[in-house]
Amino acid sequence: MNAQQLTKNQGLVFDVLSRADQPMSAYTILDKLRDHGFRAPLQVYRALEKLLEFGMVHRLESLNAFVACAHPNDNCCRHGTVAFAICNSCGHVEEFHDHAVDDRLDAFVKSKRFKAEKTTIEIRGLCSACAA
Amino acid sequence: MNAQQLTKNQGLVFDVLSRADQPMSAYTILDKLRDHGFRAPLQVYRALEKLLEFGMVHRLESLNAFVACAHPNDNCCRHGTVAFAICNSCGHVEEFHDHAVDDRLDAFVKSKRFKAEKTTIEIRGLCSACAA
DNA sequence: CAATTGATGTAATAACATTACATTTGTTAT
DNA sequence: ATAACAAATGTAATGTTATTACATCAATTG
Repeated sequence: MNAQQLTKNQGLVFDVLSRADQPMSAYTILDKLRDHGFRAPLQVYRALEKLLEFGMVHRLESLNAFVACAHPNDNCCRHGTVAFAICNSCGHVEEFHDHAVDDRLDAFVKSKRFKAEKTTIEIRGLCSACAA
Repeated sequence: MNAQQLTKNQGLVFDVLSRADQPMSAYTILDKLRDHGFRAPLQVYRALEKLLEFGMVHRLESLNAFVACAHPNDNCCRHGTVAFAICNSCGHVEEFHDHAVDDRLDAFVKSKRFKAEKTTIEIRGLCSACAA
């Protein structure tokens, strides 16, 4: 159920993100793809839009940047909220899932009759290497 | 321990945010304050920076916008993570705190020896009124 | 093969945020 | 009071992120 068939631009953008060891902004991706014919931001944003839809890429709201999903083969990605620990120093991102957190937030929104569509959880700080 | 003494610009920005029934972008705030002599974005950003520091205002990362703290008199604001339920339709924001969620995220980052500095939790969706 | 749909290319512009530098105001020490 | 310092402000320019508008191209289908 994985291995989405990607178009040329989607494939290029996904490759760049997969190889990166840090989140990348749309414009950084654009620069990396100039050699492959990319000329305008929209080419990147359109590919990202689809990749986000496919669950292959995540957007980090606190960074205005994007990362390839760390668990692309894990269905969990699609059934729970994704949370991120983001190092402010080296940019390393740890992606995780916690159903207890999900349940707790769920309980809250249900109590408010709020209909959740998308949840963002991002922890900014220092990774073990950088904090040492 | 509340009632921070604000400067003129800080006070103006805080007033605008307090009266608003929705999050506001820095540029929207700027427009509201033209009559009071505001001319440049930096005047707003500088005031916001201090207000964020004082815990009187929150930044919504998924919206690039700002809201006055809903619980200014509650010390809880300063000792736990603030979470938001944001209506995509009417813009209403529900601010809440949940120590169980905090503890759970804490446990995760501790297990990774990650040193958390700031945590963002934002639930986008539809409020009870708009979902009906 | 016409019609539709999805993807792409390109330019322009909008929206959000920061850097740099000059000036003013407020506070503290003497 | 005033010198010295720190904090806040004013202004312009620029940098960064994201979208709108419009034209073209490619794949699919009736």
